[in-house]
Formats: sequence, structure tokens, C-alpha cells
Amino acid sequence: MPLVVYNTLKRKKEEFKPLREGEVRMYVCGPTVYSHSHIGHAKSYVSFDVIVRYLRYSGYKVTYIQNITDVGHLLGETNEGEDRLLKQSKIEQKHPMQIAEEYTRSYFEDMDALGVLRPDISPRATGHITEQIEMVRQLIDKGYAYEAKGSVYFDVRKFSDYGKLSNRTLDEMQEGTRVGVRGEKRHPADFALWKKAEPEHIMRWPSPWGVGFPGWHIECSAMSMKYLGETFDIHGGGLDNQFPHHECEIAQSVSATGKPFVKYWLHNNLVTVNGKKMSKSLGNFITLKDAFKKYDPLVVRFFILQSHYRSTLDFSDEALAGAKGGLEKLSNTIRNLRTEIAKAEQEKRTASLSIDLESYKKRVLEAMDDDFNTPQAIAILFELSKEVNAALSLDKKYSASSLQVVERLFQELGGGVLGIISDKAVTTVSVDGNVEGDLVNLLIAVRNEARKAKLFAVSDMIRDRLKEIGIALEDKKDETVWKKIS
RNA sequence: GGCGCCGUACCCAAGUGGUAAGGGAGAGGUCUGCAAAACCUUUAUGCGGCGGUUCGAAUCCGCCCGGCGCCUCCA
Repeated sequence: MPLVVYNTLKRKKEEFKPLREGEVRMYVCGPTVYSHSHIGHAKSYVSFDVIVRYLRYSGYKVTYIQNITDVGHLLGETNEGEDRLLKQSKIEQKHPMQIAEEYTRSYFEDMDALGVLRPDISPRATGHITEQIEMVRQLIDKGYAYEAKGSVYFDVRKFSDYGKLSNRTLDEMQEGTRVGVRGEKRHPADFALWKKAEPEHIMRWPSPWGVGFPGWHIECSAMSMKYLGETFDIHGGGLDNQFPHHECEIAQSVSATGKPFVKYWLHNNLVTVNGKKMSKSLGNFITLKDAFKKYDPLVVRFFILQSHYRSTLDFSDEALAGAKGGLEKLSNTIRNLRTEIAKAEQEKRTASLSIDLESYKKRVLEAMDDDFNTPQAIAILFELSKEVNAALSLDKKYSASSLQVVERLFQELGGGVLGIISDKAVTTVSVDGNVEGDLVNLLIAVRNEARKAKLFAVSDMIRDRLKEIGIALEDKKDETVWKKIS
């Protein structure tokens, strides 16, 4: 069954066929690093992380580029508008590059916590000024851009496909009340490729048009093509970037090279909070660092993947609590499975746990092949989880090997592809010889002595107090196991 | 005003023509000294409303109601 993806450019699902056999070149718009990342970033980058993981799992050699925007986002439409990094640098009384550095680290810290694999290259906009100037020059030479008062603008009327991605026309845009007419622009929808820097603008570079800084859109075109070539397979990003950002990227890139830019445009939907759009400008965004104080990052990841990447995701405490319970259930299954494997390895067992694993696997892959339907894939893992739990509760002596194939499938799909099963979350059995484990085992031994003597007040106290410090005990038939809880 | 999306149980959320996945929460039961975990049973004759097409619709079409997004920076 072939992989099918929803291509925004065509506004429908189509079979995924990379330009080069067995190879996928992919670019996703990264963050502007002027503040801590929020849950919206998490949805976007977790979604594309799974897409990358799945493409690799499917056998493609994937080159994944994700930029870091550290200059150029103007606030407002006027020349006086300052960029976000500059604004933040004034607030924090730090150099803009220091702001960029700090929030870039913060970003990766959060993404690492979420289990998002690092992109192959994370190019910085400020590190590619030369490439951007070169592209602007090409656009002027070919007549697609013009200089005006030290700035350079793209002439949207020269690009007939402008508006194709976001399904709008220049006429509509002109009628729109929000596109203000700019004195130096020939058309209100013309966008800046290069902006003249005012004297107080710290982020500035020399260019053929004077001292200035690059427009926002140009960095993604310049950097994606530098590392992936003039035409590549996938360009991803948030739905909110469809217009104007991606529209402008297409206009610039196609005009500069005369070749198609991107084959598949993938857009993730946005996060809402209590039903309302979350945005930086509205100030109602929840940073990941705050979210992680309340919820394990893996719970956040699981929560995100439990809805489709093209659906909006409403963030609420109730929904997160639900996700927490669900992930715990899945984790418990893996933990029980591993505990049982550890026991089975100590004994000679002949019973075989027979589950139609191929069928489960096939259904998960079918779900993923259908435009990365992670909620469906997760649902199937839950079905498998249920069957495994039911089998384990029969208390038969299953052989280690028959248990291991099940564990490996969970690891392969839930761990490798979806990234929702981590070793950390499930290896809680008291088999490792660290001090913490030894101490807990000691307490368990003491408690079980108390239980034998029917001193339940003592045994319950031990269990309650351990729970308070984050360790939960579970009494099995002939042993007591423990796990860390958050 | 233009373009577009969504409305499925108490909550979250798949399903886009063949008779409603999955998770959480709730209820009952099994196991347990008690818990926890797990298992079993249970919770939408119905998918915003009204029409239409069809042998058959949550799924397609039309209208209406409600919510949201983009058109300005945002993932």
C-alpha cells in the first residue's frame, strides 16, 4: 500500500513519490528564536518529527533541514518596524545574537525533551546572508524585483502563480482591507526581499543596495535550495505560514531558478487553548517549559499525536489528563511485558504467546501510509496492548522469545516510529543495581515482612510514603514491583 | 467583504458511501488484607439542525444554526 500525503498545493491527498528514488529531501520552517517555545511549536515539530521518522522507517534516505530564524521578522508594515529579536534584545538588555543563542538552546532543550529528533541541518538565517543577497540579485537581474530607497521588493505581478498555494488572487488581496498601500511598493502585495536598515538597527549587513537586512521570506528559499537543491520533495510548516510566507517562498524560488520549487507542501494545523487560537501576539500562549512542569514531555507528545496533524488541537487540562492516563496504560503494558521477559529468561519455559503481530503491524502501517494517521496508529497499539494484557493476566508461563517479539514490535512502532515509548518511562523494574533501586527493594522487603505479620498499618505507610516521593508499588501474585510516577 | 476549516458520548478523538475505532472519566464485577495494575461487562438506534441523492449517508449535495482560522507577525 503506497504512502499518501495531503498536498496543500493540490488540496487533496496524493501518492508520495520522491523526485529521486529512495531519497527524500525535506525542509520545515523552524522557529524565530526570540522567546521560549510554546505548545504550538510542539505540535508542529512533533508532527514533522513523526513524518521524518516514518519516512526513514519506510526505507527512505531523508535529509531534513529546519531553519533557525534569527533576524528579519518585522513587526508591522512600516520601515520603522523593528524585528522581534531587536525588540526582545531591548527588553532583556542583551545583544540580539545573545537573544538568538539563548532561545535557540531553549528550543532544542524543549524539543529534545519531547523526543523530537534533531534535524540534519539547522541553518541560521544570519549565517546565510551572502546566499540571500545573491538570490535577491538574481531576482533583480531577471526583472522580478526592484529596488526602492535602499530596499528591494518582489514584484508580485510578475509572478502569475502568486496566490496559488493559499488559493487567493491579487485582486482579492487588493480588495482586502488589511493590505495597506506602501509608498515605495508598486503593488500593495509586493513583499520585501531586502530592507534598508535605519541607523539604530543593530542587525545590519552591507549589500549592493546599501546597508540593510534580509526580508523574512528570502531565508527559507535561500537555505532550502542551498542544502536541498532547486527542487525538492517536501516543504512543511504551520498552516499559518501558508500565507504569506510560503506563497512568497514559491514566488521567489520559482522566479529565481525557473524551476519548480517543492513537490509536496505539508501544513500542520494549529493549537487552540480553550477553543481560542493561541498566538504570540495575543499573549495567551503556553510555553513548553511551563507545560512540562505539569505534564511529562512524553505525555505532551502523546497528546499531540492522538489527534491528526491536520486537525486543530485544543489544549486543556482535562484533555492532557486524559492523555496522561492513556500513555500510562500503554507504558504499563510495556513494563509488564519487560518484567515478564526478565522472569522468563531466568526459567525454562515452553508456553508460547501467540498473537497475530503481523496483522497489527500491517494495520498500523496502513494508518501511517494514509497521510500519517497517528491517532489511528495509536488506537491499534492500544488494541494490541489490550490483547497482551489479557494474555499476561492468564498467568501462563510464556517463553522469553515469544514475549520478546511482542516487545520488539511495540518498540519498533511505538518507540521508533511514534516516539511515545521511551526506555525511561518503562524500565522501572527493580533489576538495576543502583542505590535507589536497592533502597526501594529493601523497603519492599521490609514491607512484605510486615504484610506477612499482618502489620498492615506499617505496610500501608511504607506504600503511601513511597508514593508521596514518586514511587508506586504494585503487589503481584508472588512479588512486588515498583515504578516511578510523575 | 474574500478564501477556508470544523461541529461524532461527560471530556479528548479516528472514521469521508455499507451500517459508529481508540483513550480518559463514570458504573458494576473478578483479583487483592487493602490499594494499585490488569481483565470482563457497561456508557451515542446515533454523528449540530432540516431537506435531498442513494438499495444504503456521520460520510455526497443544498439550506440553516453554532464555533474557528487565514487575508498583518506567529508553528
